[in-house]
Amino acid sequence: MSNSIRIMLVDDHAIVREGYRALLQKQANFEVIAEACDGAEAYSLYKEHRPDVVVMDISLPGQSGLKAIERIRQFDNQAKVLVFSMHQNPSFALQATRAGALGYITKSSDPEVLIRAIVQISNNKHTLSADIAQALAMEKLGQDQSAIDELTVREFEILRLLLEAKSSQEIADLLNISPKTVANSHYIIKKKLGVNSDIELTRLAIKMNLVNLLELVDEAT
Amino acid sequence: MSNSIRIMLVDDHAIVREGYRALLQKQANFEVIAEACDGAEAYSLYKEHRPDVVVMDISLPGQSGLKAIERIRQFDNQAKVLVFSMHQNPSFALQATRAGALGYITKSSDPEVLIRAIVQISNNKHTLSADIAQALAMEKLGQDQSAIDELTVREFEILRLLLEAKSSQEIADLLNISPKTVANSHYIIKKKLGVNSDIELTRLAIKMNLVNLLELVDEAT
DNA sequence: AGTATCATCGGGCAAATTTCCCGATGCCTG
DNA sequence: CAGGCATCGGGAAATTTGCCCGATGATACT
Repeated sequence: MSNSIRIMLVDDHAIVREGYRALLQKQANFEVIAEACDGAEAYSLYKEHRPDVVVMDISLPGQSGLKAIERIRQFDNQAKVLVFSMHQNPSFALQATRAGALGYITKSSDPEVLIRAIVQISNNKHTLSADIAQALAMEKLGQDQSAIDELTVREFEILRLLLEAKSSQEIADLLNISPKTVANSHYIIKKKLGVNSDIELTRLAIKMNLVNLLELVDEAT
Repeated sequence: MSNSIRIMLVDDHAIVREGYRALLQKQANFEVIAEACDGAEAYSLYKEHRPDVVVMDISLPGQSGLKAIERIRQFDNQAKVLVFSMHQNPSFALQATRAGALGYITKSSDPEVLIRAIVQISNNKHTLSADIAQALAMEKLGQDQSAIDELTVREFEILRLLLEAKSSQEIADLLNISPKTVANSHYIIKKKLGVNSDIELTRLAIKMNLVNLLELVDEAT
């Protein structure tokens, strides 16, 4: 345990990587031995260098961050990965730990938190930054995706149509009901899902995969 | 012109800032004399230190970076601001230059690009990173995105906040204007973009890449 | 200097929508 | 058949939207 900690950095932004490296190198017992800019490179460099700790941003182009963790862990189930992400959402932390990460801290954390986290991780200890830990705890209490299941069939149907940016009148015509009923349902849906605006509603729907993003991106409107 | 370039960094992520600083300090003639984590701090520190160049991430929490640029430029119309953003969308670059930034480069750029850009900026030369320059050129040809560019700086700023599902009141507080003005802008934005509802607005914004989907999947609350 | 233009800010106010409550109906299911 | 729920929509107050307006200040043009 007295030797220096050999670190691999994974981040798609060269400048950011460069910055961390400078920061970490200042630490006497840290040694950055490799850098990767995407998941594939991370995997092959891991095999080549066997770093003690991998510090990884999971928002890599191509979504490959989480998958990279899985592949690395599959190759070496002792691999110690610290996810270092800008996302404050605990579900990212959840996904990351599911994929096999030992720790998750946000970029908003103080530099010392990162330093400490790396030491922790190298000793095989779990690490979450305070904000994430709190958010996760909150989520345990609060309701999650299952809110969708509170919707009745009809409400769900109306929600789908609303998300296609159809007007109350159009939906009413489609379903042979009064626009007033559509408006009422619209209200009930927002209430059940706990959102205050249609923008929030749309974002939530995207989160819950109710909207096909590919379809959305190249539609005529 | 032979003296060192005095730089102020603005970024809400402490670790990232720390990293840049380490990186820039390695440059013999660079000197990081101040750091700010939000727009308000950026403004007051600018007045205090009068740096030669401001390197700023515009995706700051709350009071956006764009407004900070405007305020700084109003205080000192010779202020040299380099925007350093993760957004590859040229609309962001356009809005930034409208707000008074001299340059715009993305975080995906090589470290040397940042270094060179800072030197360029300090000599009062415009600077765009290659990817943005190309995207902007493309946009000149295609008409597609042009609707967004009809928006004024302020409108764009408000749109950004609206898309984060903030209420009129929250935005008003953030920008120190009346909720009524926010509501009016909201209306004008929808009109300029030719949409009839907030759901349509959100979809359009996603199409135009104004919403970072990864971030969206995340998002506290 | 003088004028036109434009961005920003917000008041006013009618029209529309949202929010919430309600009752009516039909359909299951115990 | 009684009680529970899903569906449908009316009513009415509260709020928002849609569109108008004028005021201000900065910029550009002449």
